[in-house]
Amino acid sequence: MSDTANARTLSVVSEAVEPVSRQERKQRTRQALLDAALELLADRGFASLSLREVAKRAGIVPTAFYRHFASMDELGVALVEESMRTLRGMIRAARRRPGGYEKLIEASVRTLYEHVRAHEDHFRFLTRERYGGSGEVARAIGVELRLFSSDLAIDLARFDQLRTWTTEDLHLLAGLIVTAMLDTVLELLDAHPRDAETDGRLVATAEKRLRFLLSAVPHWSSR
Amino acid sequence: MSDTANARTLSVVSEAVEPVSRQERKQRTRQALLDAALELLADRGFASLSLREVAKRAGIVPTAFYRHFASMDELGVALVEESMRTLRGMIRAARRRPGGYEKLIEASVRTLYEHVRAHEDHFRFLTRERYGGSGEVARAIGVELRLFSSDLAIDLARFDQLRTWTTEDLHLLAGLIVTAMLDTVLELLDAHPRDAETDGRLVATAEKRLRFLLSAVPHWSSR
DNA sequence: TGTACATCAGTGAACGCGCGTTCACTGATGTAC
DNA sequence: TGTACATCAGTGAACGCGCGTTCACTGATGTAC
Repeated sequence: MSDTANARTLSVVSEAVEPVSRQERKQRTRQALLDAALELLADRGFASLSLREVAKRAGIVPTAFYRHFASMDELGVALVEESMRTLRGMIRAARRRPGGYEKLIEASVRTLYEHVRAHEDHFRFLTRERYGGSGEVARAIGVELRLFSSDLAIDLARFDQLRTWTTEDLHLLAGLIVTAMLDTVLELLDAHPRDAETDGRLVATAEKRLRFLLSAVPHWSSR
Repeated sequence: MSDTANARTLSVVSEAVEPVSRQERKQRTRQALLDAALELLADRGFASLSLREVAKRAGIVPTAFYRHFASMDELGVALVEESMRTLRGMIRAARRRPGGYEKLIEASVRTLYEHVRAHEDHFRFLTRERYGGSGEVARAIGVELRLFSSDLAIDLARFDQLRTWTTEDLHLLAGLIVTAMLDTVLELLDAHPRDAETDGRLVATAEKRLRFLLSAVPHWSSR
C-alpha cells in the first residue's frame, strides 16, 4: 500500500506524468483483486468470499473481474501461488543462515518469526485453507508442505549425527519439526496481546520445542 | 441412520405403534438437523452451509428450522458440543487403558484410531473448523484442545521419569504429543486408499512418533 | 372416560437482497501506414 | 509526425436464483375438567 504510494510520488517527481502501459494497468488491477481478497480473508474463510465483494473492494465493477480470473476458484489458486512464493522465500532464507547447531535453531526460528510477521496475510491464508479450503486449494497446500518436509529430511541427512539414519526416520523427524513450526505459526497469528513480550515468549517456546526434538536424536534407535 | 431404522422395527414389534411424544419428535428433528449438517460438511466448510439446505436434507421446511435453532451459528455451537462429547469420550477411554509404558503408546494410538474411524464426521468437523471456522466455533475448539493438553500434562506428571519436571516442560511435552496426535487424525481422515494396509501404516507411524518424543525424556534438561 | 381448549412443530406464501453471469457499450491505449 | 483503425480493461443494465426471515396458518399432541 505505502509502496504503491511511494512509487506514484517518485514517478511524479521523475516524469511528471505516470507511464502506465495498458499491460501495467491490467497487472495492477489483478494485484488489487488479490490484495482485496487477502484483506477480506483476515477474519473469514475463502469459501465465504463473493466475487462482487472482492471486485468492489478492489475498486472495479463486478463484471470487470472476468478480465482477470475466470472464477473465484481461479483467484484462489493464484492466492495459493502467491502465498507459496512467500513460504519458499522463507525456506530459502532459512537455508542461507550460518551453520552452527544451537545457533541453527535460533536462526531458523528467527527467520520464521520475521517472515510470518512480514506476511501475516499469506500465512493466515495458508494455515486456514490447509484444511478448511475447497478441494483444489487445500490439495495444493498439502502437496507443497509435504515437499517442504521432504526437502528438510534431505537437509537433515547432512548432519554428522544423522548421517546413518534411515530415510524413514529422517522423514519422521522432519515431519515432527514441520508440525511444531506450523504450530508456532498459528500461535504467532493468534498472538494476543500483540506486543514484543508475547512474541518473545512464543519465539522462546518455538526454540525450546526444536531443542527438545533434537535432544532425542543421539539416543533414538528405530527398533 | 440404520440405528433409527432398527429402533423403528423394534418398536413396531414390541408395541405395534410408535410411542413418540411431542417432545421426542422434536428431539429427533433436532438431531436430524445436526446429522444433515454433518453429512453436508463431509466435503465443505461450515460457513458455506445454508439454513435452507440443512433444513431440506433434514426433511423439514426452512421456516421450521427456527423451532430448533435461532440461527446457523447456534447449530454450529451445538455441533461443537456434540463433537466435543465424542472427543472427551475418546480421552476418557484412553485413560482407562492399562498402565504399562510401551503398552501405553500402543493402547493410546489404538483408542485414537478406533474413535476416529467410528466418528469421522465429528473429527473432520473439529479439525476443519479449528482454524477455518467462524470466530465462535474456532474459539470453542481451541479452548477445548488447550484444556486437553493441560490434562495430559497432569497425567504425565504421574510417571516416575517425569515427576521432577517443571510444569513448563510438562506442557511442552504434552503440546508436542497433542500436535502429533492431531496430525495423525488428519492423516486418518485423508487416508487413501481406504484399506487395512494404509490404516496399519498410519497407526505404526503414529506409534513411532510417540516413541520418538518419549525417547527424549530421559535426556532432556530444560536449560 | 369424554369433551373443550391450549400448545406448538411444522407449513406455505411472500418479501427484499446479494449473488454469478450475459450482454452490448465506451473510450483510452496501442498499432499500421 | 499525423491519421485511421484495432484492441481491450472497465462499465452498467438486466436476468434468474437461492438466500434468510416474516407471517398467518394447520392439525396433531397434551392438558384441565
